[in-house]
Amino acid sequence: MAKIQAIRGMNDILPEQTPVWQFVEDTVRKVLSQYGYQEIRMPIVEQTELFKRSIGEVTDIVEKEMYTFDDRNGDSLTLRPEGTAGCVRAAEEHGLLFNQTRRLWYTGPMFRHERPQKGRYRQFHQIGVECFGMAGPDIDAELLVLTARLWKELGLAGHTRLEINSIGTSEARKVYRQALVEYLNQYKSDLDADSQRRLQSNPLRILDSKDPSTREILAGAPKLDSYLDEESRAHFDRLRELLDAAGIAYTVNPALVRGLDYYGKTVFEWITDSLGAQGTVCAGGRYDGLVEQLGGKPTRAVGFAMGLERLILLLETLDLVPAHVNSDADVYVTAMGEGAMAPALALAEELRVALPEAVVVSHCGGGSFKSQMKKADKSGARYAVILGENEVANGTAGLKPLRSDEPQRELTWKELSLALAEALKN
RNA sequence: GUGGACGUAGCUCAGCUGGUAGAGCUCAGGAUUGUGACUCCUGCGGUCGAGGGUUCGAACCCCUUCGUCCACCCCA
Repeated sequence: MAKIQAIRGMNDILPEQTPVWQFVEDTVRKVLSQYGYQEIRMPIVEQTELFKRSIGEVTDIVEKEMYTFDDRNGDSLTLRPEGTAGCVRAAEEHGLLFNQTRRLWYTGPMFRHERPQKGRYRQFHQIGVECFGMAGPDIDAELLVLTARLWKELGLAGHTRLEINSIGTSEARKVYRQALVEYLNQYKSDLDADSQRRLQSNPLRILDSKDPSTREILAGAPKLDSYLDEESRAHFDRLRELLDAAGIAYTVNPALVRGLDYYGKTVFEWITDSLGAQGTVCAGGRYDGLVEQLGGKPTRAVGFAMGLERLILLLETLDLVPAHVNSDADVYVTAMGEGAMAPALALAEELRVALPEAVVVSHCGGGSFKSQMKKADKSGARYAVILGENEVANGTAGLKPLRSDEPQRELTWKELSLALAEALKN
């Protein structure tokens, strides 16, 4: 009989890993709150129609990557493949967008049925940020300043680079798409197979094809840049000025085209070269049309999503996880002999009250004193507290430093709390 | 969906032209009646991913299947 195991591409995050996750999540949460962003929590499942209408019927995500199933009453439901659609739905449904500005964020798992590889999983985690009701490039710039700040806080500054582009309004894009297809059709047989296919499905994506002969043909192709509408151009120019003023380095990548249908005007990606093929660590853009498209009043919007797995992979690959990010104990309380068991539990509890920041682990599960000391060492604790029948009789406990050569001391319980409070300060 | 590499102990891996499975680490115990890390000794631990085939005999050869990884595609 086959062993039951996790679904392909859906990973367990084990205790070894969770401190890094918490570090990233806590850091992001702190920065977002500094900028005045509010958390919103949405369900993981939505009506299938929501994603079809927002992401685009003909995208790969909707066509072949969604986890879609029928509810018991026959409704078609889908595990969210991204967060923006649900966020817009929730905000609109509860009147959060009417005549006001909003800065929102959320985090959680997303689901796409893709072939897993490095940095790409079927259940993956994003932190998404969405801003509503602000038309100008200032909020675009704020989002990029915010992300740059995040890299700094995570220790990733200098390990990611920013690429930006403007893809204009959907009208401008439509005209350009036509021109591009017309041009490329002249060379159709010289294009690589994937690009020939994309000629039908998503011509703009041919722009970043890696195929050499396709690239050669693209050199003479019409440029999206020259098809931009006036407003988009002005918006983009102003955004660049704001980024320059803020000291955010970027490159304009004319081939940068986001895959989801709802984007327009500003699009951007933070990319690393240290993760192989899945180097996009954060990506987003403006989507002024989406709220209306989903049945709300016209509402300007811009946002981005970060892939947590990729960020964590990057921190680990570059060995940038700070040393303090671990689940090490501070104090390990041993109990020697049956008579010490109850006092040891009581002492540990006293220490937790006296040292609210410290991790105090009680030895449980028996074993020789030697093995208790081994476990104290393994726990990463800086101090072992030793409680045997002698100490219980004397009303004392032994305090043994595990990471230095200082001698072991025998202290009363009160002295022990004070000594540990002092010792754990730095 | 397509292509390539790889599945042997909890982990990292050896295992020759086919002869019936090993090391290091981890864990437990001991050398040291109540003191971890270093050293030494002992021990626990395997349907060799699964199923079938060839063979006197398969971890090794063949077929099928499942899984993992990387890349394409796509994307966070």
